[in-house]
Amino acid sequence: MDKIRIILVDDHKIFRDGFRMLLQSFSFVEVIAEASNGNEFLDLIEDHQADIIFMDINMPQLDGVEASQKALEKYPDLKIIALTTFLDDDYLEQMLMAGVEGYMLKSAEIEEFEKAIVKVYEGGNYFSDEIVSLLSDKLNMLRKKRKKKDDLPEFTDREKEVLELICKGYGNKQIAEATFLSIKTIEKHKSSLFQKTETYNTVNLVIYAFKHQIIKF
Amino acid sequence: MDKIRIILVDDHKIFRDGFRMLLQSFSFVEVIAEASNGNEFLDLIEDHQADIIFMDINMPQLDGVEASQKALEKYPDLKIIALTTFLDDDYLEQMLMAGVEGYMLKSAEIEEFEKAIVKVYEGGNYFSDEIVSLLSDKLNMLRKKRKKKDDLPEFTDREKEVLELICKGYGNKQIAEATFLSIKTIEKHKSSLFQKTETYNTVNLVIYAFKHQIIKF
DNA sequence: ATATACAATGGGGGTTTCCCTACTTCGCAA
DNA sequence: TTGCGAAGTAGGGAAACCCCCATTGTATAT
Repeated sequence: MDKIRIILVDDHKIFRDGFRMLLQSFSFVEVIAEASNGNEFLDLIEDHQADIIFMDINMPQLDGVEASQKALEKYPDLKIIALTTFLDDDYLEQMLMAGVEGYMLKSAEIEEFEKAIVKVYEGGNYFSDEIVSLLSDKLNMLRKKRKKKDDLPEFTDREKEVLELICKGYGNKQIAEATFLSIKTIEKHKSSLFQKTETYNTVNLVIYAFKHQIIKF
Repeated sequence: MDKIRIILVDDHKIFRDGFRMLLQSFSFVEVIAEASNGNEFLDLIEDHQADIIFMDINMPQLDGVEASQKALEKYPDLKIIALTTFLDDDYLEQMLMAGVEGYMLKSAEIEEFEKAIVKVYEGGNYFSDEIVSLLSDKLNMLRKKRKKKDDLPEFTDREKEVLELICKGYGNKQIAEATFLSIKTIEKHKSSLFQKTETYNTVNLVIYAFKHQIIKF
């Protein structure tokens, strides 16, 4: 059986050495290359066909986020597992959006790495428990923020209807035609919306609606 | 040591019976009540002080999503672990946004339930691996969608500047003042933006910008 | 039963803002 | 040097916005 080919990207040689040893204690993996920053890595992947990349996030020159983005743009099938020393949640979202297949703490147990490699190699994902907790905390934060902002004014049915059409890009005339009402009435509903939302023109109203998630994209 | 008090909410009596047996094989937990749908549950929590709720999602009358939302509105400190038979991703987001502390498959291993109870009781979160994978897949979907839409037109510096101000809710006059240009010039840049984005007025342009994520909220 | 309140509808008339067409200038590249 | 695109300007018509007003229906309070 072919070994799983792995590339390590981390700016600390000592870590790479230690991690390589650890990985090679697994009979089924082979570290085929190493890079000490994002640029080096981008050069590397031109010549090396890897199955999995272990990618540090904090690196000089080109960090893990950008390196991953660029690499995945060129080779969308690359499987990247992000590595981080501590729970730096600033990068978490960015890395996830870049499209990494895994996210782990460097301090993870040996068994965790084994599990992660197998899972990702088979097309799955792997995230450390700590990462999952962090993500869920973020979701909770979002939820609470939204709750707070939920001091939204109450709209009448007509107002909601008009607001929706506004957010579809309709002008007063078109809204009037769509609702079989007169332009004047539409104007009235709009100015009620302005008052309730403390906005003063259509553009601001639309921005308000998007920010408060009244409208779904 | 006090036992961890648990409430089960599921519309299948057989499942509740089985699950209660399973849970009570852990010496540190106690099932203090059961409900067969969301409404029953909402009545229950008025009289019972529970540490953790195991909440089924698909239920008659009032489903797990709404029940959780309502319960958490009244008692924000409730800890809810969502249970699902299969990977019905339609509800995943809703449940997470409702603010559950955990999300598991009913088919999980006994050890998983033990781990989940302890973690959640201690203020953490627990998500089955399958759930985490699903979430990550969703993120990847999002990413890919965004990539596709990236056939964005190119804007000149001025246009970008103007667009940003527009999306802050500035009118032509205010943009002119902010950029030290004449209103007429701003109008010109705007009409260029209209052409490039195939929109025909400011409102549509703003909608375009938000949809294509040119602007960050 | 009679106010009071407000959602919903619509009109007159006015000011402001938006947006299109047409024209000029400037810089840069073929 | 000529052509092209970015940047800037002008005038005029269309749309948006505002204030005042009036009518109808449906609640809720007195």
